[in-house]
Amino acid sequence: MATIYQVSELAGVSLATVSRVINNTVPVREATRLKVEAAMQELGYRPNSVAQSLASNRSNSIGIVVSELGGPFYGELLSRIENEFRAAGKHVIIAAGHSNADLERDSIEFLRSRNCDALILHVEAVHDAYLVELAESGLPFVLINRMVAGIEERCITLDNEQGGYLATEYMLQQGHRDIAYISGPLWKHDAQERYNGHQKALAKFAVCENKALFYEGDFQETGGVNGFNHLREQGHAFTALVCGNDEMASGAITAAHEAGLDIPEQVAVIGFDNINFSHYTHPKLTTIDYPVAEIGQMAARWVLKRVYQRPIEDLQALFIPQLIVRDST
Amino acid sequence: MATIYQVSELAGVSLATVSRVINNTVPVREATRLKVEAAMQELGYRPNSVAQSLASNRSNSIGIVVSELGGPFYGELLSRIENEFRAAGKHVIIAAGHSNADLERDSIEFLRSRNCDALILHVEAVHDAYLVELAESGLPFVLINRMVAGIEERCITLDNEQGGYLATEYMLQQGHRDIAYISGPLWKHDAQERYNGHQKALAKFAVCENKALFYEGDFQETGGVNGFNHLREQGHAFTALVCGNDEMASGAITAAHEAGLDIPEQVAVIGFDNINFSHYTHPKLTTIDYPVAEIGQMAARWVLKRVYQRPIEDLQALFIPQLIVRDST
DNA sequence: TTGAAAGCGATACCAG
DNA sequence: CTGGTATCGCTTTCAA
Repeated sequence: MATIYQVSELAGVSLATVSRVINNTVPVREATRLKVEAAMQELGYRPNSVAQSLASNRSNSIGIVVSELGGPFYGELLSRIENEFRAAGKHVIIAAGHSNADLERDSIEFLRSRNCDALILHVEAVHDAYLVELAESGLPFVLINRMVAGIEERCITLDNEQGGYLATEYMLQQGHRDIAYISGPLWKHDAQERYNGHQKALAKFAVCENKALFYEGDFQETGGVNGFNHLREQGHAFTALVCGNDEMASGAITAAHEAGLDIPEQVAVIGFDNINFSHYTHPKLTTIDYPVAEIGQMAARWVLKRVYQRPIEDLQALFIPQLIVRDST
Repeated sequence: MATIYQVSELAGVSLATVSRVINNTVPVREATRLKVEAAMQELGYRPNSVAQSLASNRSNSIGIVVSELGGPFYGELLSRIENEFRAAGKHVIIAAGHSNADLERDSIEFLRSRNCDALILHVEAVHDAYLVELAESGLPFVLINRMVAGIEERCITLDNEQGGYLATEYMLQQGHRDIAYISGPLWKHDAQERYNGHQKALAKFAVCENKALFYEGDFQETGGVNGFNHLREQGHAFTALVCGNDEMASGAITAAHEAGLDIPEQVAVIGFDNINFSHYTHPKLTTIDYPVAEIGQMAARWVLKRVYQRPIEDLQALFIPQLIVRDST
């Protein structure tokens, strides 16, 4: 691979000049530029990004931590982020945190040791204090789907509580009063917030929450199955079921089918997230839309603006969820 | 951030020695090592990976190109690859090729300019010749799900034809004779191979293929919907439907429901890939298992062995698909 | 507008 | 086992 030095020799200019045409930072005389470009062409020169990083103290890489690489939710998030950065000539380094505090911290350290210019974090387990410290350490990062006091300006979130509210409100408006709820793990902020929204809606409609109609799931399909069966065993009848996310709703629907129940006639079901295949279920799932693509894009833009000084205007920090009515309610 | 030089000063040793304890390459006297480690500790030293890369000519990063970042298939693939490399202290840089030749080439160039030590490619559109050239250029890479003549030793594939055969064979064994087929885009190698398998099975059972029972889809859910409707409009009755992948099978099932057909009583459906949520469908989807996790792992190990000289024994290049019977047949 | 030269923070070879 | 030093390929003052 040709080096900048060889290019400069061939073009008969100095090494510094070649650097200038590469980065087109300060003006270069047209004739010179052409000579250099011709030389680069001839040698098939491509800058060594590692050397560039070392000299400029910028790696042009952004680290991303998500809970899982798989799954429809993260897939879409990553996809959007990669797209945005790719267009800007940056690249992403991805690590999984597996919703585990140690792994999340590991991932962050790992990416940091990789000299990432910035991080985009979707972490659930690490403590707020750790994140605040991290911010103080000078590392630029944005936080997705989590609001942490003290570093609000780095948080991009969905109003999960509002989403939870919408879901249950809809059920109430449809006339349901016996509404079961399968939440995500309550130690996760979003799961708790969605559940809070549920309770708020019940209160608004003066419906008492019945603890027998609550089940704490795991945000996975099996959680929906187990939750549904558990709720049925409690003996308290319910005509509607609100789930903390689509995966669990899907599991609940499967369990309902197996119990011989009709959806939505006997039990109406609503999910949360509007993941890609929430219409694969039968019947198609009513849900709350989580604008994951927009949020991913916004996170990327945050970095572009704050870290790379790109002129970006519309930075939005709070997103509002929306009800998507399909056939399961 | 402390540099290796500061550590060497504090420890009272040479810069070279510090490097030695970091990489523990050649032996270092215990006392010296301890001094150095203490110094590193005190300064909170962490090696600058960019400088390491420049000096050692190794970036410890592996580039990956997949068609899409989202979706259950790629999610699982990436997840497994990341895991494997993470454990080895390497990191992955991911780019999307979107099944488009130009974008795929761009992605490869992009990753290459990032000085990746190796590439793992799941590319569908670029021509074989390009890949052969790429190999000749000296860039180490493995190819997933594609067999290219001339660089066989870099290919890790599933026997797609065998999978296609298995699917149709199963339908035939169940007594079906009017079997419709919805393929993926036939310009994609795997789509074509799966279809070949289908034809082989028909031939084996001496069943004539009926062109009215074939539809070329897009590997997406909508392709399944459209394909199913198209096939029905042809007027040729069929009691079984073989799909080129699970997404299309899922779409076909939805379309069948809408047409008021019972599955599997009136139409038996089988997919291909066994993606995570193929049991979200109702009824649960019978399919052909694509061992995506194993293949991802194998690709990572290939790199670990060939590029980083890790002692790895069992490199497997060809994987055999397996029939998974569920409720849709 | 261009050139010369000093780093950036490590690795690795060559002596000792 | 340890130290000195050239080197990796590029960016970035500082002068001219």
